[in-house]
Amino acid sequence: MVDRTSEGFSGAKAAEIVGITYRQLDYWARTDLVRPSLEDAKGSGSRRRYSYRDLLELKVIKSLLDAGIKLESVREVFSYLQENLGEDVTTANLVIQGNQAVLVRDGGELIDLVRQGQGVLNVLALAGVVEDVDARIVELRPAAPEVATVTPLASGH
Amino acid sequence: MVDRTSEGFSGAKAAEIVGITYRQLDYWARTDLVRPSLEDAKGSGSRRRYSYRDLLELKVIKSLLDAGIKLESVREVFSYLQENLGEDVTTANLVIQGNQAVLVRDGGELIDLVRQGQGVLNVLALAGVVEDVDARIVELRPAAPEVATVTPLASGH
DNA sequence: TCACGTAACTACACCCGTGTCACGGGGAAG
DNA sequence: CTTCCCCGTGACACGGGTGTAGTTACGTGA
Repeated sequence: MVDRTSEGFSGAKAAEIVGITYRQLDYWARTDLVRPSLEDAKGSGSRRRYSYRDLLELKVIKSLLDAGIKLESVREVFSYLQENLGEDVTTANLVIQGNQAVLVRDGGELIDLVRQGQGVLNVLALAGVVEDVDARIVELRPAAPEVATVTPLASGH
Repeated sequence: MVDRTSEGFSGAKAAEIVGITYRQLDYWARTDLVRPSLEDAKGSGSRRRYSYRDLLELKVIKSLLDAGIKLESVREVFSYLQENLGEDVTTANLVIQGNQAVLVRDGGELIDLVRQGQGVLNVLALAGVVEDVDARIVELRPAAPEVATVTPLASGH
């Protein structure tokens, strides 16, 4: 019964896990970038519920932002990813070229892309994304009832 | 003597060659992103003079912008590039990771980077940049002055 | 059922990068 | 030296993304 909370993740929790501000999460939801797939907001007072997969999407976006990519650009590309995210994600690299995206598994394939190289390639290893999200979820688990000694650091951000 | 104009490139010309607006060129110069190395502006009425290398820098930035990278992010990284641009540029790839940049020549090296893969890699083949700039310069050569019949098109872009 | 806390919502403000336009000063040609 | 035009400059506007604060209404626990 302790785990009832883990039928998905609240907005605040999701934001904390992927390392974004609530404002961003909210903005992205309203502007249709990433909506909580378990439960969308229906007016003031309601609560969003994010699935694990949602977290992955959010984290990918966060990673792209950290790399200095414009949100607008992320938007253009992201419909593709939403379709293809989820399978063997941990072995693939997301490669963005202009306003297109591809999942690349083979390293040589990547080199080919670079060689033909018009413009810039943005490469993101999805394995890292999954790892980070998983680690963060564990890290933020409410203190285990058995011990409950760990003083949570002031997670001030 | 015909070629006196080619002691560098005027602001307008530079912008046209690399495919940016004059406004952008101007803004970048004022905010210290890329200054014309031959002749900087000294007040109203003066004229900026860009070197060929300046054009390459401008074009790299343009490429990064086209890839959806924030100008702010370009700024953080660009000091590095300004030091290392110019040598064997045509064979190298510019790789940006976070706020660091590296020149990568070997493909395998690139794959290693991807594998260790924290965050996003932005990869830009510099050969393409050089090609584009060169081609564009030729393309925009003013009609031979001996004739001077060519009505300059309203170069409206 | 009721009250309280929390999260969604609204409104406002700010900064950055860019577009636009008017102005004016120098450079270059005659 | 004079004139014309190019281009640097200043001022203003605007949209996107985010921060902040106050308001509202839903969920949940008693």
